[in-house]
Amino acid sequence: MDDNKRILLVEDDPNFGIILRDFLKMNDYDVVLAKNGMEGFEKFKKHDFHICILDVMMPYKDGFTLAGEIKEINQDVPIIFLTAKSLKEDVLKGYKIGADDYLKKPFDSDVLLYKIKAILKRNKLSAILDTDEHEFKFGSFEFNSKLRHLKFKDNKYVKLSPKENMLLKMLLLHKNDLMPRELALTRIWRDDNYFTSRSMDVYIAKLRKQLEIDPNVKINNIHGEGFRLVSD
Amino acid sequence: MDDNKRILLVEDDPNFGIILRDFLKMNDYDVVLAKNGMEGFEKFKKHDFHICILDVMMPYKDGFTLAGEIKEINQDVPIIFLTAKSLKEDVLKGYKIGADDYLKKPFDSDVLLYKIKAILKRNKLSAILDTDEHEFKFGSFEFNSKLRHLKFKDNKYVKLSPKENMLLKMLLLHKNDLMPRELALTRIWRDDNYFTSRSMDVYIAKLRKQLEIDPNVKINNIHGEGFRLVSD
DNA sequence: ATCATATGTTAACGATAGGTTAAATTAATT
DNA sequence: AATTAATTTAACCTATCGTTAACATATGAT
Repeated sequence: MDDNKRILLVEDDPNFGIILRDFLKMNDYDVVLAKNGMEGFEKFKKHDFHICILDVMMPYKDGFTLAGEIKEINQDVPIIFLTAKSLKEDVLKGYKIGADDYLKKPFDSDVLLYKIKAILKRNKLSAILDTDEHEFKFGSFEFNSKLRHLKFKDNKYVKLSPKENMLLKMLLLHKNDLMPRELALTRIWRDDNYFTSRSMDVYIAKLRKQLEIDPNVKINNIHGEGFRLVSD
Repeated sequence: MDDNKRILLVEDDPNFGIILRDFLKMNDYDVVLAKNGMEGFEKFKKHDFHICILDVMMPYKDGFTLAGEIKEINQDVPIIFLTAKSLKEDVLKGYKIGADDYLKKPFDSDVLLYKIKAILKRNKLSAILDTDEHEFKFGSFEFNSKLRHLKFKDNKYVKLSPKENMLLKMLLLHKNDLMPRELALTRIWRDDNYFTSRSMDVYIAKLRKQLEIDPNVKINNIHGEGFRLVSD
């Protein structure tokens, strides 16, 4: 029914809070405004939110503390911190808690909108990655990442190994876009060093061999950055 | 939201400071004027500013020192220095601290306005680029700085190296305006000496070669100052 | 005009990342 | 325990990248 994304906004400055709330509402978000950490936490428990925007500096309960409590209930809600000071320790602290992004006050309202959109998009990706959605079509291939089956047109399917499978899936989640090296290494190999990196290159070669039947599908390297699977 | 951008102006000459403040106010900026470094820092801590304009030569606390303190609190506030002498060491020192631009006294007030606008626009762009799409259009080119792809009309894209990529991006953030040599050197090469400077010239030549297909796009040198990419 | 300095340009080199195959190792099955 | 599958490591090769050298030209100061 209501496909608007729901935002929890916690901001202690009432003027700024209301202005920001109205601005977000104008842009088709459903916004619940809380004016301190306590109230923010209560409202978070009552509703489901797609994203939380928290001011860092608030009396009684600061944004970091609130974020910690929120993450205890739901690890996956993306959080954007609003911060006047952008001290390095603060940024680090925020990322440890699980911040998805930072915005230094004063910020441009368009930038906030962009960041919200980017985060929601990103989150959709990782939701797919964690749950199912294991059927992919690309070029003339059909790929089932649950069964680890890769099929070209009417050929019989080929069975992929677990690592081949995860890597292909990761590439497809970033289809036509950069899949950063470091992402695959931390997510699939759970370590980022010279050897895991070379291992990954070996798997890229294996996948390329599987995909070479289809001239419209390519895995391109972006030197120093990662790989990119291109297909129509 | 609140449309007016807020400027912190720190200038020890009271006459000039007031004139400049009123001029900026007439141009729809909210200006807070401080008459020395100490006062400037206090006011910076109290309010959120979109941009700081600092006189370099002030008694007790000079503009550089103040800039350093400001950057410790908020690394991302753009800073414009006003300077009578424009010694090379001073310019370098400023860029290392994180200056966004320089203005030699006496200066044309319209130039200052133009620079303020350019900086705000640039800052907004790069904030967006941190998360979202990295797409630029100029002349008949399309440039994707995330994939490091440069495309001319319907041609196949050309791959850019990391340094080519960063340099082109920096030129585009200053499109039709001066991109100071020292800025690219401190930000991209992270060092400013004879060799890095020559290296940069080599990369300018490489970019020129890539861009020569389009007669409407040029990278011009401004002797002793830097480069300017002109288009449209 | 002269000179020092800044810039334009090309080529070559060394360093590092990536492509690929095969052998070695480890894990999974039987 | 034996066999097979999966993954890692090694080895060798190619591509890419950035720096530096070398030489040419342009610019601005004197």
